[in-house]
Amino acid sequence: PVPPFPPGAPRTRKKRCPYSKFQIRELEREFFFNVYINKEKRLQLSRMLNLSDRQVKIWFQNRRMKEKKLSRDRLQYFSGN
Amino acid sequence: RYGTVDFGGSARRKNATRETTSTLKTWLYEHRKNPYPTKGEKIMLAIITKMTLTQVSTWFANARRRLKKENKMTWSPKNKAGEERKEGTPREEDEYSAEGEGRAEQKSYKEDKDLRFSDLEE
DNA sequence: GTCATTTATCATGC
DNA sequence: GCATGATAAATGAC
Repeated sequence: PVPPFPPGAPRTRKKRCPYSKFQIRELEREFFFNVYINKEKRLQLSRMLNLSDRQVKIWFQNRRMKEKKLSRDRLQYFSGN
Repeated sequence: RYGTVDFGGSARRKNATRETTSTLKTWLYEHRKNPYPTKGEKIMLAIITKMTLTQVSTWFANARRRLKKENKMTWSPKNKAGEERKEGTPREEDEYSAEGEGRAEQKSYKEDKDLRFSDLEE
C-alpha cells in the first residue's frame, strides 16, 4: 500500500475516501457483467476511474460480500430462521 | 444532491433496547481481555437479544472503536484464546481496564425496566 | 479467493 | 445537537 519509497516502513493506512457517483456507476456496471473481474478489465477500469488496481480489486471483493449479505438479509427477513 | 450512500433496503435504523445494550455491555465487560466473540458466541448473543448476527457484529465493532477512542478500554491486540498476558503492562486504571486478576466490583448494568418485543420492524 | 475486522462516513433517532 | 446503528473503503489473517 505504500506507493513509492518506504524509508523506514511507516505503513500509513490509506485514508478512506468515498468514491464518486461516476466511479460507483462504472464499477457497478462491470460488476453486473462479471462478479469476478479479469486482470485486463481491472487495469482498464482503474485507469478510467483514476483508481489503483488494488482499489478496484478490493472494491469487487467488498461488493461480493455486500451481495452475499443482502441475500442473507432477504432470507431471514421472513422466517425466524 | 448527495447520493445517499446506499439506501436500497436498510432504511430506518432502530436503536437497540436497553436490555439488548445491557446484555452486550455485560458480555463486553466480562470479556474485556479479549472482546472478540466467536461466531458461535455472536449467534448466542443474537438469539438472546433478538438481533441478527450482522447487528451483533456491528454493535461490537462500534463499541470497541468507541471505547478505544475514548481510552476507556484496553486489550491486547491479537490475543487469541489461551494466551495469558503476564508482562508488566503499565497499570492504567481505566474504567474497563483489563487487568488480569484485578477484581473490580462488577457494576451490573441494571437497566431492566421495559420488556417489549418490538424487534419486528414494520 | 473469502471473511472478520478496522476506520472514517453516513444516516437516523431523540 | 450528539449518540448510535449501518454502510463504504481498506487491511490482514488464512
